[in-house]
Amino acid sequence: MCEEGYAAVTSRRLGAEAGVNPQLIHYYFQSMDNLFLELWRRHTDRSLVLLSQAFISQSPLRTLWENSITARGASLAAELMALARHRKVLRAEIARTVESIRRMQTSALAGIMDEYGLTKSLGRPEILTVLITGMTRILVVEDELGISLGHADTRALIETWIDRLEPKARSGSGGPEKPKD
Amino acid sequence: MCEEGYAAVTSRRLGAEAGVNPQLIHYYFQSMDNLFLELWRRHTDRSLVLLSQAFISQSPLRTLWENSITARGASLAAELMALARHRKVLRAEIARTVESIRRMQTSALAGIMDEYGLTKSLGRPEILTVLITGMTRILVVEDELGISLGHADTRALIETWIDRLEPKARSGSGGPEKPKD
DNA sequence: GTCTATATAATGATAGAC
DNA sequence: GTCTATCATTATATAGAC
Repeated sequence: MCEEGYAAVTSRRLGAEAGVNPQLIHYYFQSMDNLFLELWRRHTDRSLVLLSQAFISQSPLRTLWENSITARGASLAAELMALARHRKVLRAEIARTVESIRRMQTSALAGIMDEYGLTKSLGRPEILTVLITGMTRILVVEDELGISLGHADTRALIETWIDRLEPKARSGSGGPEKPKD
Repeated sequence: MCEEGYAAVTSRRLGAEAGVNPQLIHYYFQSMDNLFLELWRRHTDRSLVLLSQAFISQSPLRTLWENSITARGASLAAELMALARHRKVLRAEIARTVESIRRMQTSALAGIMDEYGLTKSLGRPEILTVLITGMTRILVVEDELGISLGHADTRALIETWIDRLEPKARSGSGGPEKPKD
């Protein structure tokens, strides 16, 4: 799906890739609609795990950014949202869960923004959520299409901004020091 | 394409919508690959017109933002880029032209950023291009899926930011004044 | 240029043997 | 659960009449 787009995901193709008959796909998932729904649910489950991991880490903003920009999650989300335009059942479920997850991320970010003194310049915390989601999505999706103009600079700016808010612990001359936890 | 996704765009459907036989689509466009290529070219042509219009206006940043967020262009671009994952011929053309247009937009923005004193805070002008493209894309695409959480606040922040850089000419008590040009 | 007719391939899905 | 067989539908595309 991430490599060739949702249109390449067919029961026959999935069966071949899994080394089984395509009919087994229907045995387990009934319809393709349902298969894509299950895929979306698996994706959101993983997103929630990554989200909660980020907010118990010592650098929540950096972890959140690195998770979003590294994982194939942004790519998969983009593809499933494109597919949702074509499949009504996906559309409702996606709209619902995106808003739900965004609410959680927002309330988690609210505390961070207060702590970092960002509330004055950025305003409401949902803005930061939209900003992070939007920027990671365009960087990841364009990257996969072979578009890279401006990417390195944009990432550098954002990472500099994060570094200022969440300075990395500097290691001594004896090499990197692992913090006790 | 914008309403139901690229998978809904078939020669049969196009023929029906145009009130002609689907075979005529092949008469004019030969293959579907070529049809999508022509669509992409029409899209980029219009993008270039809007871009040049923005930069001769008195509020280039505002015009650029409003063009991007209003037109169905962002939606079409997103759909065609999703389709490009599935169609190799599109992929190369899209990667090439996106970078080309981005180069033009960047060099146009470079002058604006200097004038507005943004270079110090934002850095290189391509960053602003990526920022505008990314934010308009997520706002437009999510909007069409029925996702709106955080959108109003994000738009408000960006528009406030533009208003500060490009203050609107305040009209007198006699009503709006049209500037002579 | 627009139509009818048709070739060919791929899709989602079901029924039933084992 | 996994297979074979099969169906109805849809897709792109071409050939040829008018």
